[in-house]
Amino acid sequence: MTEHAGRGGFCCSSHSGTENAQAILDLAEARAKDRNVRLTPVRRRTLEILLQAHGALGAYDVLERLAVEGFGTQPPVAYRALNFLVENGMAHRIRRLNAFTACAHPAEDHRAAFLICEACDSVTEAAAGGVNAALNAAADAVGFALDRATIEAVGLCRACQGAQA
Amino acid sequence: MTEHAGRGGFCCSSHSGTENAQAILDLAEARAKDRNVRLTPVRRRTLEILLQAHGALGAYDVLERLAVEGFGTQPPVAYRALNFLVENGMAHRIRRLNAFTACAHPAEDHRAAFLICEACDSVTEAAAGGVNAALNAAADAVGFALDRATIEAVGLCRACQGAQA
DNA sequence: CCTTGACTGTTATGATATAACGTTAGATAG
DNA sequence: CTATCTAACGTTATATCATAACAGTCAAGG
Repeated sequence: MTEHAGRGGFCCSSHSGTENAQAILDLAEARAKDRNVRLTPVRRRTLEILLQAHGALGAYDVLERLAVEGFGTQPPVAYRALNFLVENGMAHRIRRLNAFTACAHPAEDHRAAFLICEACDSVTEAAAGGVNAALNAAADAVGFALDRATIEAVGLCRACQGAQA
Repeated sequence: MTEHAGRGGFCCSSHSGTENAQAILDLAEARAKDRNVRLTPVRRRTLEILLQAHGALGAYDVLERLAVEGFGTQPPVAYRALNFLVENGMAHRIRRLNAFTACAHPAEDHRAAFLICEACDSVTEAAAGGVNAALNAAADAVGFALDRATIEAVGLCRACQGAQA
């Protein structure tokens, strides 16, 4: 993985590119104010980069872009900004890809599920209400106090199913 | 993470240590025969190590033990054995911990959910039937062909809830 | 002004994972 | 039984992902 413009060429879902980007940034801004945290330039720019990427980006991909724009050049710069975004519900970490993606629905304080396409690496954020309910039930059954969860599904997105020859 | 004997001191669940280990190994053996794959010495020993560990182990932890016993000393040795076990349903990869754990119920061709305790790092394999049903529904809703999923919940196991002072 | 605390950037290093290649050993065809 | 083929093993080397620790910056409040 030495040169790629991001994992996820297509996006099968709702947050298609730049059109919603401004709205999401505004929501992030508002949320920051609510929570009394600061959406500083690096953090904001990092979120923009994720929004533009339109797919999951590795921390080093983000870093590369930040560096070009005059922000810091070393890994912690990217990791700190990304962790901030994740902690504040503005982005998600996709562990299977060692990557990050902007949250498509920052308004809801949801627990999301991700659908990762094996063919094109696109990541779709899916409604996870039912999944979380079921998970809560399973946790309750064994007396586990659930805090948060990572739900990542792997398969083929609609677009790539057609392309399967 | 330079010296530890494994992540997961306690185990809140069913596969408590060595008692079931033999049964699980037997199942693995049978499964290997079924699938026409070979449970070679390294692979078998790797599974035993996971079973003994009674919690998730990192690849390098496994490697260390294999090396001591005269198997290879380099990372691919561990990764290959672990990947084999995962691919054949004999172990699971816990991405949040960058670790692996023996499958507690190798007979069923299930998709498992994991409950990871933040306090003691124990990993419990939970029944995930309902969760998977819900996930399938969510995937269907957007036309995503789901192959497999990673479901990892973070919280406090029953034992550690009491210990919260 | 001066302290304080959050933020940024850096150096350095740690931790996880895989590519590529030669060798070994188990299976199979002759 | 032997030649051959392939899966598996072990190695070297390197890629990739992530964090610890510390120094400089800057805005807010005393």
